[in-house]
Amino acid sequence: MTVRTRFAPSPTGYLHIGGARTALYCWLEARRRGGTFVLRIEDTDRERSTQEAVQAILDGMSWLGLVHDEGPFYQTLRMDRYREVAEQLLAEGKAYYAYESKDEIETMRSEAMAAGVKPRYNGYYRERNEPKRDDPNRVIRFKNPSTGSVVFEDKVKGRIEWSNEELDDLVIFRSDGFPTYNFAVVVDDIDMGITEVIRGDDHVNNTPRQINIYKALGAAVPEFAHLPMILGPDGQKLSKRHGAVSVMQYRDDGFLPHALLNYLVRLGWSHGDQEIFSVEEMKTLFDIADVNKAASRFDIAKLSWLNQHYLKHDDPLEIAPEFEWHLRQAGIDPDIGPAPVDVIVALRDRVQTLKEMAERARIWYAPIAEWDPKAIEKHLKTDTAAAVLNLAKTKLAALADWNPAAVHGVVEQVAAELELGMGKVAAPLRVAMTGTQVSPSIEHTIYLAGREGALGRIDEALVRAQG
RNA sequence: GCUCCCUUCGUCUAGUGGCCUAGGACACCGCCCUCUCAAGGCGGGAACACGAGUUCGAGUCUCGUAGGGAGCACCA
Repeated sequence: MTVRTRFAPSPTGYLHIGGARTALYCWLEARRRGGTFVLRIEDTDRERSTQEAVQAILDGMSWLGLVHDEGPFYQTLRMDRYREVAEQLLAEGKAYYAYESKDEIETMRSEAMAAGVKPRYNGYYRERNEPKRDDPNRVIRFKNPSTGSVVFEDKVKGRIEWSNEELDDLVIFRSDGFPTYNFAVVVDDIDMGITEVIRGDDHVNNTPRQINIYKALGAAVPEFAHLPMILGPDGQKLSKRHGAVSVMQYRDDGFLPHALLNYLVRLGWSHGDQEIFSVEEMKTLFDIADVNKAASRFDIAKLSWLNQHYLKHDDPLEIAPEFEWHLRQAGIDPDIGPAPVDVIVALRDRVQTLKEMAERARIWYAPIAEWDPKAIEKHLKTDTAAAVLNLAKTKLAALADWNPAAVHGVVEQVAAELELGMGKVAAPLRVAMTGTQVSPSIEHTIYLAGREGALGRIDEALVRAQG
């Protein structure tokens, strides 16, 4: 039997980090085993589901490259099917109508809590066989086995056993005529031929009752793998308080999709001491059975390190389109300055995100906005600054080819002819090019300004050197 | 309250009874390199939650304790 996994988000918000990892693991497991990855939208909660959220999830997945093979399927389009299956259960005596009001159920619940036992439905209508009648409170309940236990081998948690006495007769159809989650998932997973149910471990508690429904329906029970949670840096549940929660926020913050994928795949899973995984490697090495049981914390520092790793090692040409996107986000027009690829090469050892890179690239796409007085004082108003700037200007103007290596040659010549150390030469030029004391290597900084730009900035600096 | 789950450096993790005086990575600290800032190289501090037991031997197995989490809905 070929493997089929599914990612089944409910469209009540953006794709968050936890969901993205679940989707990644589902996708990876399907890829490694030559299976199929299905996307299903669980939108039976009409109150909270929105079309925008569906789009946000789709956008997030596509930015990460997690493409589904089938779907998206929408639960709201499958209502007839759920009804049909419920009717079948009713006909077979495996489900029944019940008529308690929500208040009555609530009372049952609080009484049970007060008595120190687990709250559960008392089964009043279970064996009554009352004929179906119209009632605003009419729901359909599943007749859960009352004895024995449910045992399953969770691929990450291991063997889990659950006594049926802990389970009650859950509602599978609400009084408003909609199926409940626990029922709809089972019907869907059966119909869609899902063989591996990979989801967050907040669902372990639902699994035993779902397994009972599978059995009542005479369907094969799939394999289950429950993923531990991803916590915030403080060990608390991930929330808006921790900054970026939406996957797309990470794009805005300047992360590469591959870096996020690499970070996520290692969060709860490992392959020996390996830290860096190409997507191809993930596809062959990832195994859901190797996932850890314990929750893990989200660490932005490590993600940043990975991001810089890819910034440094990926082909700049591949990064360029994403970088240009960030330049535009920062209000910079990539067409009126140096080639973005050249900027990437100059800055990738110095920043951790594309957002930072775009910010620092600004000096080559627009005039210097602000001159640091300290920089002028320290490096322009010196005995040698003017001589350095003048000589550099002459030599740069005469340069045959404008490239970093040639510019570097000029800087070295200036140092030699004036008998100065590199520090004395680079510093005033750096201030001239950037207005600050910090920049990439001096040859790149000059090169990226372009010949005209560089000469113009030296003139400006000369004025300030005198003033 | 009840049921289930989890527990190795600050963080992510390796570890499946002897190879562990517990390894790697991020972060941190120091040194080197150096035109600034980085990057890079080298080095350092830093963990088996606790207690019993099984065993010749336990981070690894069992039980208990503590701490954390999830669920107990006509929400997914």
